[in-house]
This record gives sequence, structure tokens and C-alpha cells, in this order.
Amino acid sequence: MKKYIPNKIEKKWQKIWEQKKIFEAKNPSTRSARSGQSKKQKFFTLVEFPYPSGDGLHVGHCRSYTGLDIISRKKRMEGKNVLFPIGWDAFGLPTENYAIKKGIHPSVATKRNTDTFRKQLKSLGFSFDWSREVNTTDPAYYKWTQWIFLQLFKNNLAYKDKIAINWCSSCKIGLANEEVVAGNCERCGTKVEKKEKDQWMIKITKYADRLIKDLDNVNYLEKIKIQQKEWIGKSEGINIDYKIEGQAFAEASADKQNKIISVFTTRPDTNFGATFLVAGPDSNFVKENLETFPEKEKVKEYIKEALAKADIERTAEGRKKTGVATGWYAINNLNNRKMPIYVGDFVLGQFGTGCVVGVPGHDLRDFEFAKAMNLEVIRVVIGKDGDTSEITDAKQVQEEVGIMINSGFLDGKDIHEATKLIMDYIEEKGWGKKIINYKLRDWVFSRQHYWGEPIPLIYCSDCGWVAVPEKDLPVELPKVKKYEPTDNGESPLAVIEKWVNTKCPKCGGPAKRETDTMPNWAGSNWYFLAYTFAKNGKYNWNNKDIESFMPVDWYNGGMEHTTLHLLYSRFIFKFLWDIGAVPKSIGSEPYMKRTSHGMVLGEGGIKMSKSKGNVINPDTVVKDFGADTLRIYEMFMGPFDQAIPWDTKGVIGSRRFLEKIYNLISNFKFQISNSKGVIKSKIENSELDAVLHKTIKKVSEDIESMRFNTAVSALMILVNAFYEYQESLTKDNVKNLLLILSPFAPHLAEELWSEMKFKGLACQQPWPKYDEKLITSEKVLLIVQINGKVRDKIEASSGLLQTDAEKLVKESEKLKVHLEGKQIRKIIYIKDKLINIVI
RNA sequence: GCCCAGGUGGCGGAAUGGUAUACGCACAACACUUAAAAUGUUGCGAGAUUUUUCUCAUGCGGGUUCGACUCCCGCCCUGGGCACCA
Repeated sequence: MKKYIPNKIEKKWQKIWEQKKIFEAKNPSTRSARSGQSKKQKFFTLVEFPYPSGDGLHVGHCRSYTGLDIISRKKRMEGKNVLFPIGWDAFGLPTENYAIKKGIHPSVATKRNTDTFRKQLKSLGFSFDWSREVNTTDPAYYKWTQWIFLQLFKNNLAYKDKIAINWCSSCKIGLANEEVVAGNCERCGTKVEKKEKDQWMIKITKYADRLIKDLDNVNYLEKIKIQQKEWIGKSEGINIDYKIEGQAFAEASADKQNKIISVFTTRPDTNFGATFLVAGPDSNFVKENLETFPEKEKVKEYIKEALAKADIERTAEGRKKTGVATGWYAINNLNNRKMPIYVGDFVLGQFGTGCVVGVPGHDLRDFEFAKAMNLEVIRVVIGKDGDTSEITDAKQVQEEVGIMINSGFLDGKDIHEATKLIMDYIEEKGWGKKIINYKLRDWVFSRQHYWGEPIPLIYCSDCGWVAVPEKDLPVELPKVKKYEPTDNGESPLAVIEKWVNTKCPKCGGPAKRETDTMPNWAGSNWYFLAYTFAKNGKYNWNNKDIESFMPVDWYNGGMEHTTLHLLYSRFIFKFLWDIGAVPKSIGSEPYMKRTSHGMVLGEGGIKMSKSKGNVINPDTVVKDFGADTLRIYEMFMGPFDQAIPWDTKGVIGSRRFLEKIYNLISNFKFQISNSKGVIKSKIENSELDAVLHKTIKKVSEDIESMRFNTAVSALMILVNAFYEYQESLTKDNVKNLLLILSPFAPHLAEELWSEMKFKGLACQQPWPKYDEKLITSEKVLLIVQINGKVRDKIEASSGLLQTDAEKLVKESEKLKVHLEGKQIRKIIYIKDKLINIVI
């Protein structure tokens, strides 16, 4: 008998699939389908394209790609025109660092890495449409990344601003937040400082509200929606203006009548309890008025200390509050109370107005500040258990709920009702204005690195910032010898004078190119669009192709990309939709469905890492066990969305399962060729049919809900049943088994399909349908309980009435012991399942 | 501190109101073998027990129900995310 040798089988079928172009999606698809073209309904399955690192493919990639490969293969068998593409998100720091260390051009390293990844992915039998492979570092690709940036620029959504960046004084480089590890530089360990630099910013905040609202129209996992909403952080409140009064101020300022301080609050209901104000050290209010503060020397000293503190130190200090008085006072409109104005670093200068009003009785942070500064605390909300006493302990600070007190016309009202009332009142009086604030900030789009897309702008001293004309795109990365940033933190491109110095496209005068490059996100913002029209390395952006496949029907990726990549790409897509760069018919959301996968951990449940030496190389697993085994194992290891540790011993189980199928079908072939059509049955074939159709049903449903682990387990149960009753097997049984197996173990299924001399390719057959009639068997196992405890199991015919079931139960010997001398109070009967006798 | 996910055999896990521990791994015994490996068969939560059966067990404590891993209330622990957002 032949033995199962995966390496032989797998290469063979991968070649056949590729030659026959089985997995290439057809343009255009249904929506704009014209004569003769694919009339099938489109289905766009998307996985996050990998960063081709030098380490090669990770078993974690395999897990998530196998999951979506199974879905794609099933959809194809269900008759869909499936687009399941792949590519490379190849700009990035590791490649640049490698280039710096070894002096090898990043594009050379990238080429080598993508070649490795491609080979690895192909060895796993994923049904990607390789003709649409994209690469973000290909100038033909980043031409469009630059084009998108120019559209943002032309629509006033890109602007330059001075902002504080993470600065490593040793590497002389600006670092992204992800490159800062515990306050230190990821490369050299030097403490990271803040440095102000001019950066290109993108106005994502303009889209904040739509990015929340439109989540209602998509099918994302609930936790993903929650994370997006929290990241955007919408809060509705009011900006209240207070007049400023102060002796020193009156002398220093001429327009004292109109001088105000504005604060943002979501809780104006507590405003009768306000006793002080605090401005953030980096707030506009402080910047504008610093020189006129009576206590300006103390304030300056405090600000210097506060800004020098790294984020780490701030967190380490915990909630300890510090601050300093400015010497100014604000007047509460409601009760004419004179409230001192402080500067304190617990207030964020960038959020809201950069200033807050302190209500120490009903905000824990305000309470802590009041205690530290020895300020008065006033109760304006009744506490727990009707507590109206003076607030002296943090535990008494009532924040969320309650009834108003000591608050004039608000007394006796619920805080939520009071909030509405006083907002209207303050607006009517002209003391403030309702406003919505977001935590989301504008997006820093500049990087001082080499290995990224050049920002296609030119600075002319006469015309200002001018866009590179579209016909001149792409602005290609010039070749350099050194990839290190310059001493003053400029991009390495800044030293290439020939490249930097250019002509102004507007006036023709001398001008300089922008030398910053774009962040990693730029290329991944729109890659799903590229797939719809990419063909063998050419990118012909056009509405017809985009309309054929957009929006993405199912997007799977890691939770780590929920807040950044997902949000950024949704924003960019909405923008492109707004300006008509994509067809209106596809809607303004790029992804209809988003799911996530869990990590594959190292043995023992810790993260896989080179330093721990517990990295599993997929190549080794493929070599030792086969691609199908790796696929089955990664699906079987546990729930798809959970982190599961790798277990090399467990892989053996998956291999045995595939061997069992191989042997089973080899036996079966031998059997039919010898029996001349007459087969003795051990059991009725109808019982095998019942198991088969149950399995078809379960596997079909489990794939849709990504419960791959239970789908594999159902397949195992089916194979075990087939194995045990081999003599009763029919050709049809085998056929269906191979079909539902094929998305999981495509090579083996294909091999056995051809061994059985079935027509065509397994992966091109229609997905089998289950027959409900075959599933329902005539006999059922009735569970008999007494007081909810299982006492007996009786085989009975299905559809039994309660009276008949009771009769049957009373004959049971086992029950007599329990029922003797007891009175039956109640009998609960669930048809075909259970009978519970209450005594 | 806040938000999310989870806690079930020696291990990965199954069961979302109705047989707890499916399926797989590990382990043990037996068969085949000169032997080993491979394969096959059987057993495998804990305790008590005279075959049989009983009691206990799904992080902990309560509750709802004829019946709870599953629903509700209060805690504990682990993992992930955010973190003074007014």
C-alpha cells in the first residue's frame, strides 16, 4: 500500500493550481458585469499583508491566513468570484536599521525578504491570487500613495505644525511612539527627550464623528467597535467663559473688562461647587498670559520642571498632584465666587480649552488637587446613603450619580437633568457654548527616516508649499550611501543636495523638496483598493475595477491594528469617497466585516521571540509534517480568536488524522476493486449518512463563524466513524468527505479526489449541501433525571408523547430504587431529549 | 483606575439552560514483533465501593430554575488595551 508523503503531493498540486490559474479573480465582477464576463457574485476576503521581515514567515501568519483561506475556498465552492489577494507592507524600520548596519540598500533586503515570504506562503497552499501581488515600496505603487497625500494637501487636510516628537539624542533621530520602550530608545537605550519639530499633520479629527457614527453600518466584532469609539473618545460638554479679576492684572492689562478664561466641562451641573481653575502648563492660556501673571516667576519655574518630566516619570508619580498659583482669579457667573487660577500638570494643554474648572467635591482629581493646595471643598451632590456632610475623604467624592444640593435652582434635580438645564441656562446667558470634544488628535504624518515614501511637496520662498505636479509622480527615493539621519534630526534625504534643490513647479524659481518621508501607515491605507486593479506589478487606478470588488466583504487581522491601521484606513477611504476618487456606489466604509485572530504563543504560553529561542519556523513544520498538517493543527489548536501556546506533540495528532484519511480511502479503493460491487455491510449505510450530513452541516456553519477548531473535531469524528464501518462506505460518502475536507487540507483532498478518479478538481466542485431528513434519526437517547440528576438513559423512538415516555420510564429497573416510597410532584418532558421527575 | 476577553482533567480544549469533560495530546495495559518503532484495541476528573452504584467537582461566595460551565448579584485571579481626556 502507498504511504502518505505530503511533500510530494503538496508541490504537485500547488503547481497544478498555479498553472490553471484557479485562484485568479475575474474583473469585472457582478455589479458592473458586462457581456460574457464573470456573472458570479463577488466576494472579497482580506488578510493584513505582512511586513516582510528578515526572520521569515511566523506561524502566527499561517494561522490567520489559513482561517481566511478556508473561508475563501468555501466561498469559491459556493460559486462566488472570490478575490483573496496578498502583498507586502515593505517600508519599515527593521529593514532600514539592517541597511544602516550592513550597508545594504533596503530595496535589496526587501527583495530578498519578499522572495522568502512568497516561497513560504506558496508552500502552504494558500489560494491567493498571485497575479495581484502588491508591494508598497514599488515606485509604481507609491506613486498612488503620494497621489493620495496630494489630494489631502489640496483639500486642506494636510498642514505643517510644530509638535513635540520623541527624540533620541544619541541616535539623533525622531522616534515613533512604538519605538520608545519604557521611556528609552529602542535601538540604543538612551533616555528619550521631547523635541519640537515642524511636522506634516493630517486632519483626521475632521472625520471623528463620522468614524464613530458609520460603525453602525458595518459588521465588526463588538470589541473592535468599542476600541475604535474609545480611541476617538467623543465627549459632549460646554465651554464656559469666566471673567478674570486680579489686582496685578488690572494694572498690566488695558482690556481687563473683556479678559476671560475658558474651560471645557462635561459636568456644568456641579458648577455651584467650583472653587478654583487649573490651566495646563502647555495650554494656550498660559502661553498667551504668562508674562502678565503676578506670580510669573514661580509659574515659569514650575512649567520648566513639568515639561522636563518624561511621560514615564509622570506615570510613576501616579496621581500625586502638583501646581502653582498664577495670582489671577476668575469669577463664577453663577454665584460671583472668586476662584484662584492655578497651573498644574495634571491638566492636558491639548485637550478641550487646555483649562479646567475645579469641583473638588465631585471629581476625584480635583479633590486631590484641592487637598494638595489646601483649597475649599463644597458639596453640591448628595452622597451615598443620603450623605450631606462635609466632604473630607476621597471616598465621599460622588462622581456618577446623585441629586443636586446647594445649587440654587438646580436643587433636588437628578444630576443628568441638572446638566441639561444648566447647559441651556449658561448658553442663554451668553456665558458659554455647548461643544463636542474628541480625544483623537490630528495625525503626525512626517518621519525623518529614509525607508518611506517621500512626501511630494516642494517649498518655494515665494509660493510657499507647492504640490509636485501629478505627471511628475512618483517622486522616487534617491539612492544614498548613508541611511542615518542627520545631526539636526533631518531626514537622510536632506543631505542629497542634487535631489533637494529643484525648481518651483509654480513660478520656476529655485525651491527645495520636502525631505520627510511618510509613516508606515501610508502604504497600508489603501492597499485593498490596489488589489482590485493591480496586475503583474502594474497599477492602473480605475473606477470599474474598484467597483467590481469593493467593499471588502471580510477583513481579518490582529487586535493590535484596531486603533491605528483600521482607523487610519477607514478615514482615508472616506476621504477618497468624498472627493470622488472611488465610485459612490460602493459606500463610504471600506470593510463590511472585521474579525480578529489570536496570537500563537511559544510552548508554555509565553510570546515567541528570538531571544527566548522558542520560535517555531513554519518551514520546519512543513518539511517534517506537511503543509496540510500545519494547517489542520493551527485550526484545531483552539478558538481562532484566542491566544494559544504551540505544542509540537499536538501536531502529531493532526498528522495522524490525515494519515488515517489517506489509509481509509486507499483501503476503500482496494475494497471496491476486489468486491466487484458487492459489499457486506456491518451497519446500515443510513447511519453513516446521518453522521456525514450532520458533519456537513456543522462544518459549513463553523467555517462561517470561524469556529475552525470544532469543525476539525467534527471531521475527526466523521473519519473515525468511516474508519470503524469501512465495509458500509459508499463512493458518495467518500466524495462528500473529500469536499468538506478540501478547504482545510486542500492538497490531500485534491490528491485523493484524483485517486478516486472523480471528475475535475476538488477545489472547484460545488460545496455539498446537507439533507435535513438524513440527519434526524428514528431513535433517540432519552435522558432520565430525578430532581435534575441523571439516573438513566433510555433508547426510545423519536417523537414520543409525554404519556408514552412516562410509561417507558416507569419500567426502568434503575429508577425503581429512587422512586420507591417517594411522591412524584411534577414531570418535565422535553421531546426527544429529556424527562425529569421531581419528587 | 477604566474598558475588553478569559478561568472546565496531567495539557490544548468541547458543551451558551437539558448526558460536564466531545475531539486531540500525554500516560497505562494488552495485541502484533526476536525486539523496538509504527499501528491497532481498551482504560484514563477525584473519592468511596461488594460486581454495582453513590457522593463531590467547571476560580470563590450567594441567587433564579424542575434543572446552571451556561442567566443574575458580589468578589478573586490571569491576559490584552487605554490611562489625570475634565
